Amino acid sequence: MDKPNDLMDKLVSLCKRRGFIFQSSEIYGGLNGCWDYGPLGVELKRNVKNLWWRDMVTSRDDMVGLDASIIMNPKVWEASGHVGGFADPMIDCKKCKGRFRADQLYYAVREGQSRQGGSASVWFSAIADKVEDASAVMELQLKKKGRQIREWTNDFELVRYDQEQSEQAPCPACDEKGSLTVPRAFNLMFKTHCGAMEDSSSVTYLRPETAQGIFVNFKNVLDTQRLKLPFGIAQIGKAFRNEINPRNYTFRSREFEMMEVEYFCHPSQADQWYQYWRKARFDWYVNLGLRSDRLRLRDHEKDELAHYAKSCVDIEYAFPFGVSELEGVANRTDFDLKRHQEYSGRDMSYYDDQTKERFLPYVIEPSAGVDRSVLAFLCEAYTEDEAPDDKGLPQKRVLMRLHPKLAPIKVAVFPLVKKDRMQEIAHKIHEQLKGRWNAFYDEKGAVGRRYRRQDEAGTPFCITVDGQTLEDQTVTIRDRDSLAQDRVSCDRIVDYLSEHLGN
RNA sequence: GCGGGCGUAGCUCAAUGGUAGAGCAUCGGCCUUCCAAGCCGACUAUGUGGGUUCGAUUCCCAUCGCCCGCUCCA
Repeated sequence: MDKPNDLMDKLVSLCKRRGFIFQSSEIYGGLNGCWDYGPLGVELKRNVKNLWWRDMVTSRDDMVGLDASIIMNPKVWEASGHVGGFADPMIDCKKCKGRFRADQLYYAVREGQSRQGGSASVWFSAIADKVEDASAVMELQLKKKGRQIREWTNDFELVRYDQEQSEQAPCPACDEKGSLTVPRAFNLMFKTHCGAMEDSSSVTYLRPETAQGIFVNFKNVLDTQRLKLPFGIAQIGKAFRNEINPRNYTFRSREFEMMEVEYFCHPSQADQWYQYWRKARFDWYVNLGLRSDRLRLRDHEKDELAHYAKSCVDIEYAFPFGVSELEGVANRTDFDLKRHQEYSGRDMSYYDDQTKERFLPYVIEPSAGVDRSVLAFLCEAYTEDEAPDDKGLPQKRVLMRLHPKLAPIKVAVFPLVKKDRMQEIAHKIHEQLKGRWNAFYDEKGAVGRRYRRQDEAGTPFCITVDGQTLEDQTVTIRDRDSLAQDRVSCDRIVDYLSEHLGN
């Protein structure tokens, strides 16, 4: 059995070798957290998105699509809570999950005597805008602690937060010692400027999630599409987060693509739709080939929930580098619509003319990472087995066992050798197929080598024109996974593929 | 962000303070009637920028990138 990282190394190597995924700007040394999809990768990724769109939008009556701009009015991100509280260097408490601005955190230490007579030093910390305020807060703390500590021998000196002292300093909220993290600039949004002037009035952001584009268009969609609750708005698009630490190949990238649904419903029905979507989304992955024993649903603990969510579940996949999130399904309540109503002054409510009720809908959000799905499908597909060589001896074979619906190339067409009109017939078959499927033609080198190349690309079927074709108009169709070959009449090829590719 | 490791051809890996080598892959040719065959030939590399040195791929510094651990993921 491979060690996990061996598997990732092999996958990364294959993805580069065959043209699935390249490092962004590679000739300039790359760019951390950014990746390019090559000729095979772009087909795979597009298949993932098209299947999602078909399953979530066009095959349903209760869903419509949207494509909002990436750069939006900066007020959107104030309303959503993405700017404001998160713009400054922040310190977290690992115990109570409190979060504090580093420039508002003050420390002091005092030496004293314990009741047993030994010396004692006690740290204080406080959150305050000004030193004087911090001092007052600490005096209050001192009175409390004075019950345990008898006598103080020196005045304390207030200092601003200093990283070297953070190990001894207590959390200003829960008083736990050494639980504070180092300060981090918490705003992960990419900042840019709209227009020629780069002043503060022109600051804009690249969206860190696609969801807000849907919320701010809620009324537009509602007014133009004659929709009734419950209904959903779906969007696929790029989002950007200036991650501190991109890791694990394409898993955590700074530029990435999301597939999101915001499903609007009556507040009383939110729980049942939440249950519906967590199952629907889990099954979607299973149906495209992810093994259910490598997938799991993990409910968020209360203290783990984001500020906007009432409940949230992660759909996680067991990647070689660890179990990690593919998608989150959250009950966002009416948080977003309420906030946008408040910040924009526009009415965001829905009027039900059956019940004569006016209310803000609740929102269930299945939010999936396209790149993460693609990576999961790639990890799942990577397989090593043995296949015989031309002498019948077993040789190691690498294949990508991608679901036929996901495979970048659906079928490859080969003449067995470059002789006796085989190329001509193979070309004709290729011409006939390529309008309908992504089909690939190859005549170079030994046929065994061509088969193995397609195995690494994940191509489910290879059609070979051989000597018998000339006599009875049949070809062989080879199955990627079983290596079995069916002999099929030329005029049955399309039917055969339709049946086996499932579309 | 912190600590550690690493960076040589498309891939996997050698070697060296003084000419950088192999296997596989790729391309061309010959041959080939079903699973990485053979023969001939060809292309291709010391991440980037500085420094030390007569000379640096090798030593030093910086930077970029990758991997591992911690941290983090609103």
